[in-house]
Amino acid sequence: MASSTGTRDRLSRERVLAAAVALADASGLDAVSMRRLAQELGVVPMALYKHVADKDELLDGMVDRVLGELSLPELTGGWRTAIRGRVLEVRQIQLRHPWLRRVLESRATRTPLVLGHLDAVIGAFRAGGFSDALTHHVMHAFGSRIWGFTQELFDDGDPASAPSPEQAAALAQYFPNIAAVAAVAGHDDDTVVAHGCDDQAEFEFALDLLLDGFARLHAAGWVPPQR
Amino acid sequence: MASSTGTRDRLSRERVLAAAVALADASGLDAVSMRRLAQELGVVPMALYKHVADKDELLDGMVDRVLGELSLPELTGGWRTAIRGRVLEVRQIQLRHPWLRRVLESRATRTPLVLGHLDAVIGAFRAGGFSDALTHHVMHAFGSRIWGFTQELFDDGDPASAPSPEQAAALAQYFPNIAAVAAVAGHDDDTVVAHGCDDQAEFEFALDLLLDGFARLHAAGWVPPQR
DNA sequence: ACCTGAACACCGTTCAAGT
DNA sequence: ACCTGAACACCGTTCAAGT
Repeated sequence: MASSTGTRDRLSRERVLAAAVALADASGLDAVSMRRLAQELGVVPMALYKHVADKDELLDGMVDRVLGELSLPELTGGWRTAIRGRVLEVRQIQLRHPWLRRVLESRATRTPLVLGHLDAVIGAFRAGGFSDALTHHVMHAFGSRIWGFTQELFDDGDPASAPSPEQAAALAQYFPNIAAVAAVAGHDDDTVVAHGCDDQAEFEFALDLLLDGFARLHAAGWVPPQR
Repeated sequence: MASSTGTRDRLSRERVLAAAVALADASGLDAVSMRRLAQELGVVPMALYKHVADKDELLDGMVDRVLGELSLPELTGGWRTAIRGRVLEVRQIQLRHPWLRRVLESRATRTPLVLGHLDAVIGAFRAGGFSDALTHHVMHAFGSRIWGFTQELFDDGDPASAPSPEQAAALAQYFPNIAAVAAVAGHDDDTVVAHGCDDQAEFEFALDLLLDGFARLHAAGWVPPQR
């Protein structure tokens, strides 16, 4: 009572970002508008602009806040162990904060912790003896998987989007290959069209396939093509 | 003159979609709002809703319109040639319509031509003797690269976003690995931080690395892990 | 120094009316 | 059948004012 008399908790960058992350976790990224966030904090929209320059800076701040859950780069165990572990660690963050994916995809985020993760992975390749040229190439081949997600081909992550039996039948008629391959998905909660495919095993399969390729090129002494 | 008296060209779904694609090509995806598009067509916003149900359907229509530039699946030359050629063909579309990437990424588009492309690639794997289980796995490993783009790690595609010398120096200090590897990028228009890396050679490198991995698993008679 | 109120220039979309 | 006008419920952000 005493402290609430006109002295409602002061706003701060920390409070704003924490509320934004909580709002995105609870209600999805689309719910994170400056106006809605302000309302959540019991404040007028313009009050936020004293703590973040604009909405882009808010999103950047949210990214760095959740990437702060990352541990420091491991220096033991060789490049492959280090990179594999680190990417799977980012994946855990991704699973806790599903909105992270869209934020990283939609904008060219270059915040300190984003650059820090890239630098750590690049550093692990170089420490493992990869040439700078090969490192550059494998980083491109790594692509967005360095952030712990694969592109969902059929599934938008919403269980409610599973097709109806009629839709599934129509799909099987016009796209027999999709239907056949989707049917073999080995997941417990599967429907006719693959759903929830981006599980841990699937992600690790793709990750290891890439890492195998990188190891092979490295072992073969890959050099950039002449021109 | 005569025909313009009260009989301005009738709107149609085709005209709406063509204008939307042209607007996105010319001014970027953010310029494509229902209101702006209507203005471009000399019509009131609500007139569009007779031809597309809502904005999502407009975006789907735009996707299918540009994917219509794809040729039919090749049936000669083996799975690898077929898939490689088809993905590089999608990449050409992507280069002509840079907004396509964001539309495919941001939404779970499942239009006929999107499904048709997936079905064609899956069909090529199966025709090449891949088991359904392996096909399912490699499709996930393929990820968004099946749409002809790689995630840009540093570059948002805007030449104006190249860092200033001060920024580059700061980056080199805090992120030495990024700076070292970015510096070796073999592109003509390079700056200190890699820019324009997603060129044809880089894309084909990543694509071939994946295809190599797929071929190796297939040749080794890969079977799903027991559990 | 920090928060507020009113306003500006936008969005997508509904609903009732015009021709 | 097709287009219009006005309105609703939102956006991000600027600017001048309050305390």
